[in-house]
Order: sequence, then structure tokens, then C-alpha cells
Amino acid sequence: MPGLVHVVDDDASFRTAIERRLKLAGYDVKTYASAQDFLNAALDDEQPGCILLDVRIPGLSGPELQSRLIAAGSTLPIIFLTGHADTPTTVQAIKAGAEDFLTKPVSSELLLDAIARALARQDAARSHRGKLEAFRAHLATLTQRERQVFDLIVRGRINKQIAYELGTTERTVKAHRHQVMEKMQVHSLAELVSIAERLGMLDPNGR
Amino acid sequence: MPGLVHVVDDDASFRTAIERRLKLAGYDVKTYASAQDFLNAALDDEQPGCILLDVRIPGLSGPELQSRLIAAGSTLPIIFLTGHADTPTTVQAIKAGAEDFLTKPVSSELLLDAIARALARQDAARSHRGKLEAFRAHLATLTQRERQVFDLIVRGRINKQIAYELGTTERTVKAHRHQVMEKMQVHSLAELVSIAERLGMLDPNGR
DNA sequence: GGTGTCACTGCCCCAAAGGACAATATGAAG
DNA sequence: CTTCATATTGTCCTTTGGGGCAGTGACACC
Repeated sequence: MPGLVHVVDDDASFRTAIERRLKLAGYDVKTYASAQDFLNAALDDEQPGCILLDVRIPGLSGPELQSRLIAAGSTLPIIFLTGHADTPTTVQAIKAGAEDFLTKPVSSELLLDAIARALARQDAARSHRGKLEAFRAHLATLTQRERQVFDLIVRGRINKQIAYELGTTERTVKAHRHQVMEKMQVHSLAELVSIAERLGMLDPNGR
Repeated sequence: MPGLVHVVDDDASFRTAIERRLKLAGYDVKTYASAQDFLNAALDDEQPGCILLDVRIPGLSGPELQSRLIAAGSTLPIIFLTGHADTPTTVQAIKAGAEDFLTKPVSSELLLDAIARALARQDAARSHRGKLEAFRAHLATLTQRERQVFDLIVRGRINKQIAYELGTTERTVKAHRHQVMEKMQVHSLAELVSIAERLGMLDPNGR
């Protein structure tokens, strides 16, 4: 699987060496001397890739960069690479979702394995998010009223109840309901509920 | 949150010391000198508790015990505690779901924090699984035929189509459908679909 | 042979959903 | 003022879903 590997490390000779190794393996590579450099290079989160990140770098540390990226909603997988790993940092990084935590010097085998896993994982996550995004996009085209009707429909309310709760008539609800089905591009109540469930709109036990 | 902490360590004096500290903190404690001892003590997976597990112990190692427990479907959270942590082992343990990975000597603060988190996590997981189990139990009371009807209902088929696909009549499908709603204890199609979705019965795009 | 479960089915009726056709009202945008 | 989007509603008709009542047939178990 091809992809772009972002190498963030303050050691210039290390960057050069890694870049060479990764390019030999068929990956595109971009290097950064600091976390800030990386953040400045406004990057495309959707492009297949991952980050090879040193823990100890001047300025923003590796884990700090990880936090920022997570907070910013990035889904680029991160592989940490460090000279000396301490256990709490390792644990924290993995818990926060890092793909791996490797120590220098790293064998090409371990490194390439980790990169391959990271790219595979990102690919799976991206395609999954892609489907949800399509649903969200449809959902966004609903008007306020249609959205209210949608919420009640997927909770199992019948038109009569919805009409009462929204202070309108059954006929009106039917009209909105029709719009909802149309805009969400589904042909059955089951599909609609399924989508709502996947978007996490039903978790709290709303009966 | 009270709970039973299983301490697995081959160092008798360490076991004694830890047991004292944990009991002071209000936890019940059981100790084991080896992973095998622990496995032999056929334990209740549902009871609130966690495992404090040494990595290097004679016989089955800590990570090996972890694998076995996972394979056996156990959901007891594991906190590793070891004298000298190596990075690959740490990474693997956390990836496999360990709650934490601590090094001896461990401060009471870190240890008790980890235990509290482990118990909280297990509690959340257990209550979540509890709900799903209730659904599964209802699902298990369905006859073969009812189950087939269930599968088609939650995929959005209408009675007429279901009847055709099962080679029977619409009236019969209605009868089964009634039984399904009754046995699953739901009052709307939406609830039924919601349950099916949560049980992961709809993920593959079956239209 | 009696009993029970499960699957199947017809007839009839009511409730709910879907939709065609038509129309009113309101507020924002140009 | 005109246009557009949104929300609203009525009448009428068809399709679906839900269910009562009643009965048949297969098969397993005692």
C-alpha cells in the first residue's frame, strides 16, 4: 500500500537516513525538523499516510504533537520512534492510539511492518468514516422541522404521536416524513433507523 | 468502587506487601504465585475485580496469561507490574487491552489510580455487555423461522417480500412477525432495528 | 393414542403509512 | 413587489402492518 510518510525528527542525519530507507521501500516521504514545522505544513488529512515521530524534539514534544492532532480531529496514524523509551510515555502514547512505539536504532523490518499496519488501519478508518460522512451530509440537508421529525421517527414514534409532540397534524408529519426519506435516500424505516444508530443518535435509551 | 484484586506474582514478600497496601485501600485481595494457580482458581468473570500481573513469572508469563484470558473471553482488566519493562512487551500489552503497565517499585498513588480506572472500565463494559446479553437471550428464544423473519424485517423487507423469499404467505409472515415483536419485547420496528444494529447484525451492507 | 410445539393459512377488520392533487401562509432574498 | 424555501393542511385512495378467530398438518415425546 503506497502512502506518504511524515518524518518528524530534529536529527538531520537521521531524517536523511530514514528518508532513504523509506523511499527505497516505495513510500513518499516528507521530513520536518520540529513538530511546529509539521503543523505549519497544513496537510491533507485524507491522503493515505502516517507520521514517524520522535518523542524528544525541541519545542513541542512528540506526545504533545499527538495530543494536538487528536484534538484537531486528525486521523493520521502515528508511529513513535525514540532513542530511549520510558514506560509511562510508551503506555500513554499507545493508549492515545499510536500505532506503535519503536526504539532507535530500528530494524527496517519492524519499521516497515509498523508503517504497513498504520496505513492499513488508516485506510480502514477512512473508508468507514467516508460512509458516515455521506449520511451526515444527507442529514445536513434536512430543515429544522424535518430533523425533528427524523429524530422522532427513528425512536419508533408513529405519525400521530409525532404530530402531537410537534403540535401539528398527522398530514403535515407525513409530508415531512416523505421529505426525510427522500433526502436521506432510503426506502424503508429500517434503513433510516440503521443509519441513525450508526451515527450514534440512538445510544441514550430514548423510548 | 469496591472490588477484588487478583495479585499474580512469584515473589512471596511482594505479594504480602501489596496485599496489605490494597486491603488498607479497601479492596479484597487474592494472591497467586503463578499464572497457572490463577487459572486453576476458576473465577467469576462477572464479579467486579481486576488482575495485578507480574510480567516475568515462572511458567506461563504475564503476557501469555493475558492472551489466554482474552482467548477465553475474560473481561477482567489487567494491570501489569514489572521490575524491568521492555518497550515491545509494554506496547503489546497495552495494545492487547491492558489497563496499565507499571514498574516496580510502584507508588501507591499510581497503583490505586490504575486499579480505580480498571474497575471503572470493567463496570462500564459489564453493564454494556449486560444489555446486549439481554437482547441475545431474547433472540435465542426465537424459532428458526422466526429468526429468518427477524433478519428480513430488520433489513427493511415488507411482509410481501418476506413471504415470497421464504416461500410462504403474507398471513404467515405476519404471525411470525408478531411472535418476533413479542419475544424481543419491543413495540416498534425502530426498536427492533436498533437492537439488530447494536448486535452487529446489519454491518455488512445487506439491502 | 394423547399432548405440545411449530409452521402454515384463510377471512375479515382496523390502524398506520404513503402518496396524488391542491392550496394557504410566512419570512427571507433580490 | 416577486420569487423561493419552508411549513402547513385538507380530501381521497391504496398499500402495509397488526391482529382476532379458527383450523390444518407435521413431528417429537411420554
